[in-house]
Amino acid sequence: MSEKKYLITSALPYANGPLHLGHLSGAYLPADIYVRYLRLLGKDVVWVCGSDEHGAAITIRAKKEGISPKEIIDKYHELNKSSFERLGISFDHYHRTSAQLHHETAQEFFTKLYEKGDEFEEQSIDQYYDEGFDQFLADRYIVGTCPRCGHDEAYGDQCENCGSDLSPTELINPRSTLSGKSPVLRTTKHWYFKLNKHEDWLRQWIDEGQLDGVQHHDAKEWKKHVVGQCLSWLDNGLQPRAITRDLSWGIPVPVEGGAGKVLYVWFDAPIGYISSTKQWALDNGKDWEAYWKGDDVELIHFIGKDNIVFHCIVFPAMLKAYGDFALPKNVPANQFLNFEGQKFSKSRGWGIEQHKYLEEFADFPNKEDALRYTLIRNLPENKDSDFRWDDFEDHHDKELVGNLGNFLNRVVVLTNKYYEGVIPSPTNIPTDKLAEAYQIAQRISSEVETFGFKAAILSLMELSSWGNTYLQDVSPWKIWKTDPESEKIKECMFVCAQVVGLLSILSEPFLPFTAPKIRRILNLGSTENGDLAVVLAKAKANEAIIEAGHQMNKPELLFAQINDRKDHSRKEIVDRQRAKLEAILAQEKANEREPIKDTIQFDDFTKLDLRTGTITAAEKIPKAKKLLKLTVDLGIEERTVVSGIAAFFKAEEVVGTQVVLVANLAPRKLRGVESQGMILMAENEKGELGFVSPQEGMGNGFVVK
RNA sequence: AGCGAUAUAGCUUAAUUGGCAAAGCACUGGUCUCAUAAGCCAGAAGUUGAAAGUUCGAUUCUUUCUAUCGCCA
Repeated sequence: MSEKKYLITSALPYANGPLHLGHLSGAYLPADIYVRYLRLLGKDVVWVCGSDEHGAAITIRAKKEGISPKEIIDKYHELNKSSFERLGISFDHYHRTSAQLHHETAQEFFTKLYEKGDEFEEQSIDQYYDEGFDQFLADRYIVGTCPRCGHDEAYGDQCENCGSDLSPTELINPRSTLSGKSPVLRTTKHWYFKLNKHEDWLRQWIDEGQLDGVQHHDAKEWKKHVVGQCLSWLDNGLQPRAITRDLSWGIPVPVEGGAGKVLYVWFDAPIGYISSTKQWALDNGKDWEAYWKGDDVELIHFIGKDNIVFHCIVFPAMLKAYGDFALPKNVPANQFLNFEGQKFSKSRGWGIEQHKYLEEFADFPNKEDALRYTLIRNLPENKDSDFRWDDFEDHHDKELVGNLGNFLNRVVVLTNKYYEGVIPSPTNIPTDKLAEAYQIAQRISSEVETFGFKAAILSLMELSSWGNTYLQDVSPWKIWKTDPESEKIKECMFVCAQVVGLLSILSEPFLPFTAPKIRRILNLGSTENGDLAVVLAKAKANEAIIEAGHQMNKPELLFAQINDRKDHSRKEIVDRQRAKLEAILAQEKANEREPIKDTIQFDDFTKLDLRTGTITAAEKIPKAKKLLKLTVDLGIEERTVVSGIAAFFKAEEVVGTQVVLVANLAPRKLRGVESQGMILMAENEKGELGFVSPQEGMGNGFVVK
């Protein structure tokens, strides 16, 4: 058996918009950690991804914007590709499904299944067609009146009012969401992939990890939500799935009768993993099939939870139907990331996109790893999680600066101070201490291997925290005062050097921008593929990672605190993000104003006698939380007014304020004080009050009209 | 509506097959001075979403709810 080959895929992003942090933390950042780790171990690994560029959504958007589909995909392919690169997402190849190679690959795949004879079936169906837009309509693009509950905005597949499942032909008065017109029924023929045929082996494969009577993977290692959802699908029974569409944008159906039809985007997209691998192999003089076929292939799909059935049922069935292909060993699907407690929403502007982050944090030092760290710390591995700027600040300052950065700095400063930067050679190496640190390193390794990235990065912090505690326990600076030649200092600094050495390589998968800086400070040279295998072997044998006598460089800071007492620039960058969100919320609230009341006649208005006035005295009314007793000068007379503004204004603040008074309001006793009029106030969405005041200098007692 | 997953300290999360419910942050107190107002020590903090059941024993198993997200779409 040859060496194991790792083929890692990340969900192909749909090229009709920019990706946000939620996407990043779902399928790309975890994969990046895993792949970087495998590379460091010297494994034969290839990681492929690319833009998914077909489908009706892109053509519809193009039509609405009056540009070509190609303009859209070109724009977002480039944008997403470069954002990934700038955040250190280290794909081996980022392909695109509009590429000729992909078209050929997908067509060949389709043809092969077609020629097998019993994988596909043809069905003619009546489908709604939008004559204005010249295209068949997917169920979701048709709305009409629900035949069950009468709701008039029911979709072609479901009524969201009563929840019943519908088919488009059931809708009363159907209309196209594209043109708004009534669609017409047309008969069309499509090819269906007979998924139902594959039900039995899929169940055994998912439930027990057995494939063709052989143990393929350990089913218990798959995430619960992944297995659960697949079994639920299988329990409901699989149905043949349409894999073609009537569209002009996409991959032409390459068999007789396929004119004017394209492959359904969900059929063609996962084949993109294959074509991406092919392109990578061409560019690098490799054999793509070695990574897709054979017993020694370890295929892992990184995806979000919305893609589970496609990667665990549909695509495996396609691969098995084709023959020869390896099936995924695991599909560690992540759940979703929320943003400050709410779902990412492009239309609301809620959340932050990758390229926006890079733009807006341009002046933030080590912005890539600062972001990566918080996202990893908070990955939605088993349930939805939340990105918060408070966490971003805390994790950055407390963990990256205070723990990791600070420990490195302490070690480098002390080593430079005591030994001119040369790692000392103690007579006796404290192997028990080394073993403690090495144990944490081994744990990080096994956590990454089991896709526990959140646990792994916490263990990484535990390693530097262990170093901080150890340094504190020995306190070499105390010993130094009386005995600078002490063996204890040498031992301590030797052990600490090993710990920072570990950190310089173990941090690389998580913090690829920081790790090289640590290496440079330690004068270690950049890491090469396979280095981690050597380090872990040494750790296992309890040997030194950096030899005594090694010369390190001068100290340098890795991270700059956000909450810096002198330099507020980083805090301001983060605070701007918070302000943006508050503005969105305020705007949304503001849009929810009270409706305008019923129309009144002019005579109704003239019944009011509104007068300008000035508050000349104010006192709080005892035992009343909200009430102030005010004296208002109306020029011709003085009024006593009781006003419920004490929650917002102190008595002494309001004296001198110019106000408008309803002067002919019938007097009323409040808390035993007669109130002779009412001061006009405006109330905002938070229930806060503000005076409605005449322009400065307006005298008292004049009529407001 | 159905199915799946999730719900644990103020917050974010742990807890191998049922066996004393952990950790980080935040908070409180103490302490060190090598270090970026960093570090270290200690403390307080819980009706494990609700209710019932099985069990000597339930965060864990069963049932019924509730909430959130996803799938079906």
